[in-house]
Amino acid sequence: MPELPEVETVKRGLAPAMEGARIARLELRRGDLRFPFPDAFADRVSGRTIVSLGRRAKYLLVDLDDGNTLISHLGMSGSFRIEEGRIEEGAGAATPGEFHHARSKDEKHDHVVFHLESPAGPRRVVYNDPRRFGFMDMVGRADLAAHPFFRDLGPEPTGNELGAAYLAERFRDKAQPLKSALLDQKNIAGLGNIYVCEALWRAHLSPIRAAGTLVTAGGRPKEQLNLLVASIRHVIADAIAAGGSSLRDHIQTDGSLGYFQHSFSVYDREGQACRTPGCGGTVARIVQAGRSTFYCATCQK
DNA sequence: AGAATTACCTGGCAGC
DNA sequence: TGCTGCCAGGTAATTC
Repeated sequence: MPELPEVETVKRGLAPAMEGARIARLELRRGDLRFPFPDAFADRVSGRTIVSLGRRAKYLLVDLDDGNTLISHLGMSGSFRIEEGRIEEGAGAATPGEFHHARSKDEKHDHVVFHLESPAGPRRVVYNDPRRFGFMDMVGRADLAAHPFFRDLGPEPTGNELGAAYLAERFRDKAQPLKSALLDQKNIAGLGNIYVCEALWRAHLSPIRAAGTLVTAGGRPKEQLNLLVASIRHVIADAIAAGGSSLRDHIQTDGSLGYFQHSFSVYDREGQACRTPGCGGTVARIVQAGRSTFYCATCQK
């Protein structure tokens, strides 16, 4: 479930293999993911050298040497894996049958292959996406901010642009529940279901509460809004740190949650004890806008 | 116009 | 056991 911290982790995992490498060939194994690939996509990418990798919200950005940026969104089941050269030789020799079966099942959802040339040798970076909620596009670097995917995005939760004054402006007079308001990428870019639940728990704020109640009549942020901003920043930073820590052991490019999934306080903990010290409440699951919300009604008000 | 709902996908799993 | 049906969730399209 790639939200901002997972995409950041993917970017860091891919960067050593991709930055500076030449894409000898981009192989598309189908005509679309969630959306069709852009016109002549493979031809425009093949032969280019990768200048650098970046990230905006939940989008992975691949800057190419011709001034274009390849945009990749992992949807909810997208992942990248790196295959070194000469992988076929001796691979899976102990149980060739099972190995082949496992590989072929997985390969069914290998939709895009970057065939790379680099000083370290040939590599393949493979994009796999069973549910095909992901998508790719390409745009000139200078036009990135105006691209429909990026045009309306709010600030990054890790940057200076996100502050209580900014959110007060966005939330003022809003009856919309905090859960929905934080999930809206126009307000803050990069938060998903998991980290919204976690941030609200850290701030002791109910997901049902109207966003406008965190703003004074004069349009100033209440103290609770300052706490919410701090909670968002901390939960994202902690998650990135946890994803990054697993990079020490192996290159984690699969968009999974790293070690942070063991640190959930409310997400997927329905019926379990609230972890707020002295609270004694129980984590509940409700549905908001068709999605699960986990929270503690005892300490989140 | 803005907010709420549904569509898009498939694997995994609970329940029978 | 094999089937059904539901659930996961980010974004776009559609409806309200």
